[in-house]
Amino acid sequence: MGCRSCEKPKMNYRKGLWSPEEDQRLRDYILKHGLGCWSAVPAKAGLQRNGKSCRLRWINYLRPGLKRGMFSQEEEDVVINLQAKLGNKWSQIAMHLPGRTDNEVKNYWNSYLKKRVMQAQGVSNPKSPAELTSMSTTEPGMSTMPIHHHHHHVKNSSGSTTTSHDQDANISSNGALSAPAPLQPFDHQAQQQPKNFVFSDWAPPAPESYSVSAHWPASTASSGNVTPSHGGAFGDQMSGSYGALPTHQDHQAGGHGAAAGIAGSGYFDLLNMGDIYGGFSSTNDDLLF
DNA sequence: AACCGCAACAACCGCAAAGGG
DNA sequence: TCCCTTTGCGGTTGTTGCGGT
Repeated sequence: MGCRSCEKPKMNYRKGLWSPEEDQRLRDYILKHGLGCWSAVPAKAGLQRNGKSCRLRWINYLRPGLKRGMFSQEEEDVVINLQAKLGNKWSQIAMHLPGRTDNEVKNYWNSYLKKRVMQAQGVSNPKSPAELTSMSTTEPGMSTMPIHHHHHHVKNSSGSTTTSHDQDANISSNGALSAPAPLQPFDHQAQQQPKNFVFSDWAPPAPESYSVSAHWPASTASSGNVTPSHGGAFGDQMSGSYGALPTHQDHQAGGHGAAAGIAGSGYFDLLNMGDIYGGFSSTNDDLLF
């Protein structure tokens, strides 16, 4: 793993939220050169970040195949089930959830599912998470847990649910998890548009199936930047989408705005993606196309 | 209208494993 | 075999927006 050729001089790395320009630089670099030595990426890509940060940014937000938005019923069940079996092995759990990152799974668990499971354990007779899970999985409507009382009314729900069930079939190869049950309607279904679009969303369904303004701050959505007219290189689209975001909303744009930009402006040139995929080394690179 | 608390999520930090020299 | 560096992972923190008061 050591990569002495990648050594770089010590420098003051930037921290905090990624700017659109940084995202673009990183993306451009990876798309052009593929994945290699992360520690060399910042210098070569012209970023004042450390390799670790670049890697994280790529894996969690920029890499192709990511699925954003709310977790489906099936995904929830998988997380609960696997968490019960594996513990906090987020990377392993994420492997069973195509398009989801370990960070996303972890966040989802910590911010929502954990409470739900604990609440269920507290309210009813204490059950093991596995028991809870099996109930939830086999009989969603009968679960002791309040199904999908999602708190996604907040920003992430502004765009809605991911409706990406098409990616959920045959999750496990070892039989631990069978094919997902037929889709169950749930409370937040009213919000059907995928929340965020990242690389996985370059392909159809058609952009008109969602509303850009649904997942953008109103001020941004109305700024005219959400639908870049460039239509050219991906980078252009990105910069266009990030564009004139008001200060503190840049943060959201870092992950979400980019997605909106892509989705709202057409689709990325997939020409070279095969090469890119070939270089992926992340544990949960279940890339989907 | 202002303030406060909560929820969600992005990102950082530290540690351990992996691998090359 | 040891040392050093990179990578990967999990825990934690920080920031932001929303809803309630």
